[in-house]
Amino acid sequence: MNNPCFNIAAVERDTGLSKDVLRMWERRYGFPVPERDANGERLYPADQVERLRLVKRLMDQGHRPGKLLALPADELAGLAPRRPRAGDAGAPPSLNGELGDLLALIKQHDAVGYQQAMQQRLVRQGLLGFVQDTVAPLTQQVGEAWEEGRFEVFEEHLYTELTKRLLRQAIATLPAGRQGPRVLLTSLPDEQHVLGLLMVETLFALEGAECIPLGTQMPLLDIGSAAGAYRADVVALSFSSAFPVRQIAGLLQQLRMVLPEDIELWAGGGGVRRLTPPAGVQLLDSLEDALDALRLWRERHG
Amino acid sequence: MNNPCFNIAAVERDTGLSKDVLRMWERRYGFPVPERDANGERLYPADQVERLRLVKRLMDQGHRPGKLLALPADELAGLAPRRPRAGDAGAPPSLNGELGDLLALIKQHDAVGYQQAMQQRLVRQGLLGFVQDTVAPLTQQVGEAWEEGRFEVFEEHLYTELTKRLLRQAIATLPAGRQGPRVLLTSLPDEQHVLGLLMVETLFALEGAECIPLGTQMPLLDIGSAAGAYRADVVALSFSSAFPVRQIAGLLQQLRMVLPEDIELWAGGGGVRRLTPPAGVQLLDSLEDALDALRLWRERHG
DNA sequence: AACGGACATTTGTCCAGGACAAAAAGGAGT
DNA sequence: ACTCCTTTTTGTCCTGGACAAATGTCCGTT
Repeated sequence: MNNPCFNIAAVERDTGLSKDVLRMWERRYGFPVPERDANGERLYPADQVERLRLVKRLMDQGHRPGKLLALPADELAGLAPRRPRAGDAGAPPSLNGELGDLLALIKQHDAVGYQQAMQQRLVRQGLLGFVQDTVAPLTQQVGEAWEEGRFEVFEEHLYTELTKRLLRQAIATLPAGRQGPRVLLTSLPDEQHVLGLLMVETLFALEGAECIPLGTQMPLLDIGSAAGAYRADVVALSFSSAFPVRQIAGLLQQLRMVLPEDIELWAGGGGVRRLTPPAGVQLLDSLEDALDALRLWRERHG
Repeated sequence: MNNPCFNIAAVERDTGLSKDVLRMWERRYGFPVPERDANGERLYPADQVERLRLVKRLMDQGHRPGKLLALPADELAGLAPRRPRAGDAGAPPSLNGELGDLLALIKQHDAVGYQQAMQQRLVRQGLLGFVQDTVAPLTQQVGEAWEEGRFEVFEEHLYTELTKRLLRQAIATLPAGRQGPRVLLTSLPDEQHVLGLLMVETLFALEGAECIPLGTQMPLLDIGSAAGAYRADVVALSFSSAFPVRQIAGLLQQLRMVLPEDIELWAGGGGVRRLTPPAGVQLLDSLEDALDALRLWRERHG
């Protein structure tokens, strides 16, 4: 039989919904209703998993689970984003012109063409302009396209992977920074998005700052040890908009307590928008903010 | 007060021990014994979290939790690996010579020196030799060093990040493969180690195969869609030795059912050693195996 | 009509304690 | 040394209850 079933752990992995939430929804809303194996353990058929993933995506757009799960099976499909995303306000997602072309290349799975087009833009705009005017808005649009279902997961992955390569390649061509602050760049354990970190690293490296890229998912306590071991002046964290916003303030506060006081803590990314910064933490709302922070640091430290 | 406490979710994130396990250990072994907040919820002091992380590392070396948790607080420190790692058999971890020098550079946090030394080796050995004789054994040794506590988490992260960059840079210099099979390279949702995938991608790209790198953590069902969308001939997965071995067989079987039959499924990495391959899945025990598999595929498909 | 605060509902996470199966260890026999 | 069987260990899953933080709703004020 060709009807694969998933146990609750597999569904948690594939949907991002915790076991607790899955059981609670079943209890409260009557969906999902998995079958049970001989041992009474839940077995989710593939179609329920598929629907759960759709529900999850709609929730990330601002819909509420109570409504979605009460809805009949078929109505879910044609549901639009409910909460305007940050950035929508001024400019509706304009797929006009060049950015749209780049997205189309990804959508056609033309990796080679995409890389060539991006290389061209890099040469034309210069690295600074490339990051600010191409990579940043493009990443934003890919995020939105994914939330609205216009991009598949694997298309977003391909975009991320190819763009990571471009940025890392560009960083490698820069001379090793020797003058600025030593900036330790990383993210906390549940945050795996690295593009934001790479963009900031590119800008900082362009300015001649000394960047220490530790990748993503560093445990809190290890960030503390790392900051000491590398004698960092600044720890810069990235939170994507997918990161659970409510946890951020607490995490930053905990990290602040772990870090020596003379090491600054900067946090940026889509997740920190509209956040009240905990004491001793500096929020970077944009790439420009990040550059400003770097320059201010240099002024302070003569 | 400077004694940060962690709730159970934070401890799960930082130790990798699930909430269920944390509660079960408390019930069974009497450790950890967190404090409680006003609401009766667990609050783990930093020192207990630290000890939990040590216990976790020793468990990964083959010790059993029952023994470790019964041990008095101080004896844990001086505990050696109990189970010989795969690969130890023939050659004890020889830190002799050049590999040792490279490790030392990481240990001194000398990113620039490490990158220069690696670039030199790359030029000297050629890309194929570099991957097989430098990157692969070095990664193995970093893994062992980390398990034995000779490497900190952030040192392993730095090694990974820098080495990823080297490999991606090298791949970018290769012409886009046009002849071989289209190989989709990725890993499943709980597997975030990407170095193995990059090594294989390098070798495949050298052979002229067409690689589609999707990064890590692709949900099972999306791999199925991606394989169709990219018209892949082969899906290649990587499981590091940190991946829970018991789940691998089941996962591969599920993925096999999701994939069209004419798409081959290859699985490699430290996690698949000593695994009985499920029907329709090809295991790659080493980088050489991977190259053999590629060549065999080409013979089969004329 | 816009704003702000009080109240109600929704929703995720945590808790306790029970059960069971897969993995590992130990032992016996070849 | 190796295989087969039994016992112990250990992780994951289950139910059902509780609660607080987030969110929505309503109402009065400016």
